[in-house]
Amino acid sequence: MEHQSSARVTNDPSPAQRIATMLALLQDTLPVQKRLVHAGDIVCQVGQRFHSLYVVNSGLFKMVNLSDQGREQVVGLHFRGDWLGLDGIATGRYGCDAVAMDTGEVWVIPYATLLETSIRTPALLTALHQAMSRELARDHDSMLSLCTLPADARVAGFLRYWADNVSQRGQRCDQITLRMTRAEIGNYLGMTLETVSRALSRMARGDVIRFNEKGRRDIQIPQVEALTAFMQRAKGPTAAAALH
Amino acid sequence: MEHQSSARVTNDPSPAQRIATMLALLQDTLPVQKRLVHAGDIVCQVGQRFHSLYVVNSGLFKMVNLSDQGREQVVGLHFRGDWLGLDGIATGRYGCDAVAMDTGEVWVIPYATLLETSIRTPALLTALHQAMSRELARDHDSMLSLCTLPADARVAGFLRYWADNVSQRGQRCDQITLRMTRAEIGNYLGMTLETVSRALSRMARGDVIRFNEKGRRDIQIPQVEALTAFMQRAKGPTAAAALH
DNA sequence: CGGAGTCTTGATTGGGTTCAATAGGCGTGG
DNA sequence: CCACGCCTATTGAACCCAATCAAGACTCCG
Repeated sequence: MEHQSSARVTNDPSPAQRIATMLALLQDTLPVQKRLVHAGDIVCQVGQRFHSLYVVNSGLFKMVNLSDQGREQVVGLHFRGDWLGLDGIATGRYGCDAVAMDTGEVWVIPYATLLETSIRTPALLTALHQAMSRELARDHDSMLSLCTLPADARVAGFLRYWADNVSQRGQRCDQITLRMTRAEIGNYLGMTLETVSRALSRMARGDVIRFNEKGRRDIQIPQVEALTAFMQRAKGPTAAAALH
Repeated sequence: MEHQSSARVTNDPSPAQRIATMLALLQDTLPVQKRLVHAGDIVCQVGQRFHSLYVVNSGLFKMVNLSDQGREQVVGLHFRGDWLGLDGIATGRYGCDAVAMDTGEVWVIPYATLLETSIRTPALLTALHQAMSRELARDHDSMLSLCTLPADARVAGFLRYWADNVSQRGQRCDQITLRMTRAEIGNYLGMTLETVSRALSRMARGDVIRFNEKGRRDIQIPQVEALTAFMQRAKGPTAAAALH
């Protein structure tokens, strides 16, 4: 009796398919204003009044949380099809900076307009809810990594996450280009840039990854399974109290 | 508290007010089924088909993320007025276990029903969106803590978080009762139970908190500001690569 | 070329885990 | 009632992973 009842609560074509469909939907039903950005540009800023959500059409974005004492923390990375600014809905002000890490394009979606239009086109709501829900799940995975994995495994997990995102969007993933410095990666993963560097070196030494000549940001991943194996291997005795 | 104009997307009466209003709204517009739970009961389980969301009317709940290798991670705590099961919307299956940590009551909100009803009562959507958005912001704060604060400061931050939640819901917060073991707290904060214990002992020694005789889970907080001060003090040189 | 930013690698230190032992709270049953 | 076992919490001592400090090498660009 658990079979695929009434409305499609879930339909899962390929992720690439899902994203393309969603972007088409937005374009067809809303007057989307497009905004071109370059590396370093800030899409929306913490504290700013919340009016619009942003959907990534291309490029790569990081969400940066600023603590009261001025510490910055990268709390998320976003690719094509992701939504930005979601944490502004509750308080009426954005909770993070959204910073472009590369040339790209975001679509500006006024929240009020979205709500109005969604009465006629409920699929818009589904898209929004899925975006928020997916980000929640992703955040929970991040916490799991931060709390239970040692540094090497976290870095390996990060590469796999990146590769997954790239391949889900229909591109080859055996060859990825990190558009982040070691410092940014380290910040995101809760470790220092030196530790990131060492972890990558160890992986390269074990042939889990390969650096491209010229520029240590291009990384070949011969087989993604090797990354997973490396994670397990590195996952020895590490922190975080066990429950029960 | 920053006093602001009233006409806007978000209206913020006191948090207690907001929660009461939301619960009343749900009760008036939806056929809410109520479910009584006791400590240890599982409200919804990872992998289960997603149909309903749950709203906490009373009690305390933890969200537990199960990794593929069987490691469990507490990724969130939820009080009265919070929603459970939000991470199931995207995939059609719940992403976490929601476990009751005390006697309480949740209201079952079928997602499909919520969407239908929200056409007539848009405020329902606002409530849902705010709940999701608030959880996103909270998750980001957690990541900030996990990545940038040393153990002592994280524990202090946890107590302040708990006290804030309690006081926002209209109860006194100078006397809180943690309904979690040291192991659960440690798991949530990404450290071992011994470290939690030591941090609490240090705070007690500095008179930032006081243990109630009988049972080290009852904690007095003479002044919340002292907690904040303790956080700063403990926040010396700690991890997480700086950006720029 | 020179300088700034980035990355790698080594040596050392330290915060937090791990291991281990003790003590307190609480329910059960004699 | 106390004895017993179980769970939880505290505290100490030793160890270890990752941070810190410190060079040095590489890339890019004016």
